Amino acid sequence: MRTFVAAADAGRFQDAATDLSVTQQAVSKRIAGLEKSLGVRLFTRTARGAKLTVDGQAFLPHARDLLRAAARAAASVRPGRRALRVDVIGRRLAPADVVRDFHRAHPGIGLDVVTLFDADAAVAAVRSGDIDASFRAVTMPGRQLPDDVAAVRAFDEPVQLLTGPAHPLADAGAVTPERLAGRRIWMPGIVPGTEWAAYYDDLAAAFGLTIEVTGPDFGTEPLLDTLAGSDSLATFVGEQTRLSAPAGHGLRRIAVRDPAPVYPHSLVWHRDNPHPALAALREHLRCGRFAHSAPGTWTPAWA
Amino acid sequence: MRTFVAAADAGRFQDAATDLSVTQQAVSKRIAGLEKSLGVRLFTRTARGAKLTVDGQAFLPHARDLLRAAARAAASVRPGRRALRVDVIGRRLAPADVVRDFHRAHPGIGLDVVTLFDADAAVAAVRSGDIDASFRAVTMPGRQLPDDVAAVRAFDEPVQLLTGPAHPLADAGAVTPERLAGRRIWMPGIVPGTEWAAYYDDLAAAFGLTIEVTGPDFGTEPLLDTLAGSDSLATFVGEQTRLSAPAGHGLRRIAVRDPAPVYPHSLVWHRDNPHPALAALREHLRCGRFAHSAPGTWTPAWA
DNA sequence: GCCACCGCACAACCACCGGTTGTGCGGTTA
DNA sequence: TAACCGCACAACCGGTGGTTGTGCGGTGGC
Repeated sequence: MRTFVAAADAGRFQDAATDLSVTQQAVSKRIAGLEKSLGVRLFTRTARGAKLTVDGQAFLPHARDLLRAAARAAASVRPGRRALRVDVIGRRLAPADVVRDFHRAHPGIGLDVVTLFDADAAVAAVRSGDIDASFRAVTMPGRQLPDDVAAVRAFDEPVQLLTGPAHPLADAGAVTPERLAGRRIWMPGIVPGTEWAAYYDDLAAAFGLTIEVTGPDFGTEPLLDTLAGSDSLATFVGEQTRLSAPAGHGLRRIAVRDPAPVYPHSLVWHRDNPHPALAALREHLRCGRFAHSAPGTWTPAWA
Repeated sequence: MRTFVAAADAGRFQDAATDLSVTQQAVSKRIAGLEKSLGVRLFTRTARGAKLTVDGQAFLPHARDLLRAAARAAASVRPGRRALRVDVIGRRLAPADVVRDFHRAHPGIGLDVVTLFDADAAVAAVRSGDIDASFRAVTMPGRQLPDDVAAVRAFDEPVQLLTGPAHPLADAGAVTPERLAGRRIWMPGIVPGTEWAAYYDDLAAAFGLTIEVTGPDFGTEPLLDTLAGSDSLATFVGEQTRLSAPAGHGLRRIAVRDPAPVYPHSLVWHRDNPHPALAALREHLRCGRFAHSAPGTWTPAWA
């Protein structure tokens, strides 16, 4: 591809060869090979050089696109000046939407989204410079952030109840946390010690809920299946969380109000990170349309 | 790249190897080579397979982009279902703007822009299927379109006068064609027999202008230089034509009115071409914002 | 807790890809 | 008409990239 673009720009295989520091014969063989693999002629050979055919003209911008993509790919892992690398807890959860929104607002800023194993790995990666920022609720109790790591409350996401169609609350427009006392809230896969566990522990304690974290996590699909077929099980889910096929299961999302529990997503970054896009991201969060904690909402005391 | 994406998707080099019909050792060597050339580790090897590192996660979408670009490039020259291929007479002239505008209106439609040697080559390419459409003024006298080729008047582009700052008309807001009688209109590079020659011949005859087509064509740069330094030379230029550096030369564009000569760009295509995007392009031209001939404009009788 | 198994890496080997030099041919130019 | 320019073909050869064979470490069953 590089040889093709060079030859198209130079107009002569000879000049392209000197540009690429190879012989003219090598360029000729490369172009011939490319033409053979594509099945079309890309150049018309003349006595004064080589001119693009119609196919070659159509191919050229795509070849340039490919070289640009290759350059971007190489730059994405080059230490030093590279795209902003942000860790989100899951591609279908609210932080991913925030990053998408940021990308729409600043299309020119290169952005790479990754997902680390847990909050500890995220903080370590932020400290080491492997990533530039992370959306993790690292404000949970017992966790002390290192001095060189900063965190701000980024945005609050309301928590909703998810039930099957046969659940007693399925047709309730909204419920209060108190009405959930005594009901079975089932949240398999919550790993003890993580920020999620701390949040739901506090939520349960505050309103007298009983949250079952028992049972192995078989993934979201079986969870939703079980939920859809049960008349007593319910689970909590973030308002912006996209489920795989909510309509197919007949699942219901029920708002929780008075007070509305919100999950405090926060942004973590390294104080010394000079990446200009990091400042833009923080500014975007500060001025964005994302709801911050308001009257009538509930968050854990440590938030 | 393909191996990297396959390994990332499969989560195991072994499975990726079977997908690619090579041995596990080959995949291992390919990944190792890619990692060496990039200078970073892309996978963490575990006993149960290989998981992406942070760098690998960041690299993956770029690798997918690259493969998509490669697929698009290959498709651009594959006979059969491919992007709409349109011939424009020059990337800086009005037809190119029309194509750009069409692309903005229909971002999903693949589009390849090429420039053929002359109108004859364009018609031949349209007949052979090498291109799907061409913006050429093939309505000139003496040229008979084949039966299987259709053409419509696509849009009219006003013709302007281009002069240096010392020209007597430099500060005129607009001129009539009659006022140009006797002045030197210099248009080198107009090849006799082409549609441009026919147009300006008719224009000269209609208003008694004297158009000099003498002199070799050294390209637009020397033309603009000569024009900028002359107090008697002027040339015609399309209203939408982008010049290389008009401000740097102090050149003036002067509208021509009462009547305003307009150049009749037309679209040529093959009657049997079933490409759906071709219909979209024709519809775009029919309903677009491009001025068609209006009262007070002049076109050749054959237009 | 031991052992079998699974998956990746390293070593040796080899075919072929892709580079080089040398040469021929067609077309343009003086 | 002859010299020149630029690309293609031929022969040659080194290195890349594939294969088979094997070792090693971590996981999971019994």
